[in-house]
Amino acid sequence: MPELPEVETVARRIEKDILGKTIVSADVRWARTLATPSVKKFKEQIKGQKIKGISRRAKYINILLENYNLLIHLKMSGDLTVRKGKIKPEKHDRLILDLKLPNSGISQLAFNDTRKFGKVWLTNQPEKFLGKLGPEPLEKDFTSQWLYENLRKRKRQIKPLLLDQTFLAGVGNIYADESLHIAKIHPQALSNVVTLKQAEALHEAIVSVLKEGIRRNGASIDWVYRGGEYQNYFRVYDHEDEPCMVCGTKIKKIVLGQRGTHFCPKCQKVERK
DNA sequence: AGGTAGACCTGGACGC
DNA sequence: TGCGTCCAGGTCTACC
Repeated sequence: MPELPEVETVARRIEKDILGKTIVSADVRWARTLATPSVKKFKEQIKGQKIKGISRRAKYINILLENYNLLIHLKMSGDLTVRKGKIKPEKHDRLILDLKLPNSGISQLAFNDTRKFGKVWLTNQPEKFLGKLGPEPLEKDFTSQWLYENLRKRKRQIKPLLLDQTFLAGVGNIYADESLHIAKIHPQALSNVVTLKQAEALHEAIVSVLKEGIRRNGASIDWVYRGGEYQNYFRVYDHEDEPCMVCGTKIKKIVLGQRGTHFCPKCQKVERK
C-alpha cells in the first residue's frame, strides 16, 4: 500500500478540507481499527476536538487536535477521504469522523481500508507510538555520508534494510526496488560492503524517486486508486520479464524478506566479498 | 544480529 | 461459472 509519497499525497489532499473543523462525533465501524484507546474512550475524547494541523512522519499521518494527536497508519489498503454532508458509508469504511464548521454543514473524514490492516491511535504521547523510526529521507539529516556510515554498521541484505523503518523511515517495497535499480545495487548486496560511491548513488536515487513519487501524487495500483500516476514510471517494480529500460535484460523477480523484489540481473550485480 | 514464517484481512488475477 | 491458489504499497511476533 501506500509508502511515503502516497501517504504524503493523502495528507496534502485532505488538509484544506479538515483544517479548523471540529470533530462532532465518531463512527467506529471496525473496532480493531482503533489501536488505542477503547471505542468508548475514543468517542468521548475526540468529541469537540478542533483540527489544528496535519503532517506526516514515516508512513503515519499525524492529525494535530487541541488536546491529542490522531495518528493514522494506512498499512496496505487504507485511504482517507473527505465527503460533503452525511453520506451513506461505503463498503470498507472503518472509521468516520463527522466534522463541522460553525456556519456550515457537516462533512465527513472517512478512513476506508479494505484489508483492515490499518490502525488509528488517539493519544497525547505520539512519540510513544511512532516508535524508534529512522530519519526522514527528505529531511536534511538524511545525507549520503549518514547512509554510508549506517549501512556499514550493519551486515544485512540491503533491500530488507531499506524497508526497516527503524533504519530509514518511509521507504516501502516499490521505492526500494526503484532506488536500487537507479543506483545499480543488487537487492541482496550486503550493507557492510557498500562503497561510498554506491551509498552516494543510492542516497540520490532514494531522494529523487520519493520526490518524483510525490510530484506524481503517488502510485495507484491494484484496486486502490488515489489519483496518483507514478505507476506509469516504474522501472522494475511490477515489470517482471519485461526488458530493463537501461540494458534490455529481462527484469527478474525474487522474494526477499517475504517481499516481491524486482531487479535487473545485469545492471544490478552482487559483489562477492 | 539477521533471516524467515506466520498473523492480521479482502479481493483481483489466473489456472482448471 | 465456479472453485482453488497465489499475490498484493505494511509491520508485528515467534523462532532458528
